[in-house]
Parts: sequence; C-alpha cells; structure tokens
Amino acid sequence: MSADPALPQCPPGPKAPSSRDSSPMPEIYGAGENYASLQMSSAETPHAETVSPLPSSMDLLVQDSPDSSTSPRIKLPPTSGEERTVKKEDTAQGKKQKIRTVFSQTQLHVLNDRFQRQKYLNLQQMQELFNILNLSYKQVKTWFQNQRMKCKRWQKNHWPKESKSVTQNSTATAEYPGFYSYHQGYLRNTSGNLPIWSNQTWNNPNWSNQIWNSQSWSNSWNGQSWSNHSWTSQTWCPQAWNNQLQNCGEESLQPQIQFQQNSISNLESILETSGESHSVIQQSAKYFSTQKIMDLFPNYSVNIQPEDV
DNA sequence: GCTCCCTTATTG
DNA sequence: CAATAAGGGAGC
Repeated sequence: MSADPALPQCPPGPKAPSSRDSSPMPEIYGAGENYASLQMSSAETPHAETVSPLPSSMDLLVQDSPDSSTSPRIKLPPTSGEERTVKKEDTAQGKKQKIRTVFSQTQLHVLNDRFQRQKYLNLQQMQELFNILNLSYKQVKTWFQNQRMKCKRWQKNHWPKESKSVTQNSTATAEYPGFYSYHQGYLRNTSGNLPIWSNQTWNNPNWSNQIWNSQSWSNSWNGQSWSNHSWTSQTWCPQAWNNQLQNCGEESLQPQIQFQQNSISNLESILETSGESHSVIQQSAKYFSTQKIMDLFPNYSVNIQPEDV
C-alpha cells in the first residue's frame, strides 16, 4: 500500500461540458422536494433560475460566459442561462417527464473543483455550493453521487487489481483523459502534475479503501481534526457528519487545505480565463465570508468586495 | 435522511 | 452512441 504513485483518481467530471447553455429559458426542474434538512430559506428552491437566492444578480452569478471555451460547435445564443433544462412532456403513457438539466461550464467547474477536494459534502457545504451555483440541493447531491459512481467505474476499469500502477500502463494513458480534459483545453492537467485526486476525502466505508485509503488527507477543519473522528474510522457514515457539521457553525467550514496547492485551483484559473470567476466569486462574497470563499476558491486572492459588483 | 446502485431518458 | 442528469429501489 503506501502511497500510490499514480493513483488514477478519477476521471474528470463532465467530459464535455457542452454546456454552453443556450438556454432560452432555463427552467429548472421542480425538484423542490422539501429538503427539510436544509435550513436555508431561500436558495433551496430548485428553480435555479426562477428562484435565486441571490437578490438579483443572478445574471452575474454565473453568466456563463460565452464560453468560448467549451462550445465546440454550438455558439450559444445571447442568452446565458445557468443551466438549461429541458422538459419533455409525458411521452405518452403515464411516464413521468424526465427533465435533464444541462449544467453550465461554470457550474461544472465549481462542482468539479469541489469534488476534487471532497467527495462527500455535508449539508452546509452543499448549501454553499448550490447557493452560489444557483442549483438545487438535489441537483448538487445527485451530481456528487453520479460523480462518485463515475469515478468508481473509472477506477475499476483502470485498476482491476492493484498491481499495474507504475508500470506505464498504456491503458491508463489511453483512456484517462486527464482531469479536466475539457474541450478547449481549458484545464489541461493531463495527469502530469500533482494527482489532484490523491488526497481526497474519499472516506466511505463501502468503497474500496484499498485505493483511496491513503491516509493522505490531512485536512484540518478549523482546528477540528475530522480525520480523527468519523473520517478515519471505517465505520464512517454520512449521517455522522451531517450531525456534526450542523453543530459546527459556519466558522467550522474553513478547511485549510494544504495539499495539492499546486493544482487544486484550476478552477480559478479557468474561471479567470473565462472571466467567470469574478462573477462567481463575487457572488459568493456577498453571501459568505472571506473564509468560505477561500474554501471554495483556495488559491484565489480575495480582493473581492462584497458589494462591488 | 443519506448512500450506493442500476436504470431510464435526454442531449449533442 | 457515449455521457450523464435524474428516477427509483434497497440498505443503513
């Protein structure tokens, strides 16, 4: 065991963020289930577009820049929606209409950035996330779940066992697209740098800890060594952290990430490039403390002025 | 409630 | 057709 040199952590998130949302009318699905758990009063609404926790700056929240970055082919129309949802009418029978949201690049970037650091978010963390992303809790939760499954799948394919790791497996190279192989070469971290995923908080009992077990993660949550609590124990259960975290006020959400400072915030780079960072971060600034923002955007020099938009 | 997992259905 | 958001079931 020990440290795996080349832990192919997981594939990037959204492979091709074709999200250039040309959203005519982002109608987010009505996922609004009552997430009673969430104490948020506003953001909880599912309608990312309709009901935004943000006063009114939703537009700049993530204005989805023209993403010149991703849209390979389609040029998004003028409108910039966060995510575009499509609702299909009942096909016919009593089939439920399934609505599939297409997340915007920004959203995906932020989600990915977060996912790189944490595979499991607690309510508050999720709350922050979907607040700034203007998504619903359910969406964020689902995204994380899908992401985990995706990683798992990927991991399986690449490590049927555990032997072939350092041995230049052509396979890995072949499939592993690099963490963010986004179209325009946005984030080209082609697995050349620091293993973004290596120090993650993959601490789920059900998972194959063989791989993720690297006790590498040394996140210290604001003085609270989570790693010594539920995290490390193999009996980690989600509910545990939910409870704990809820007790930790907002102040506890200041993970001082020390790992992967190298590559971690690709997000910032990306966003900066696309000019989206300002929107997102600034938005965040309005609602969160600098600490939190830094949490979300670790490497970002916070010059943000909460009211300067 | 949450998760994992499989499945369904949409999207490009 | 691959990718993936979301639905639903099962287990805790």
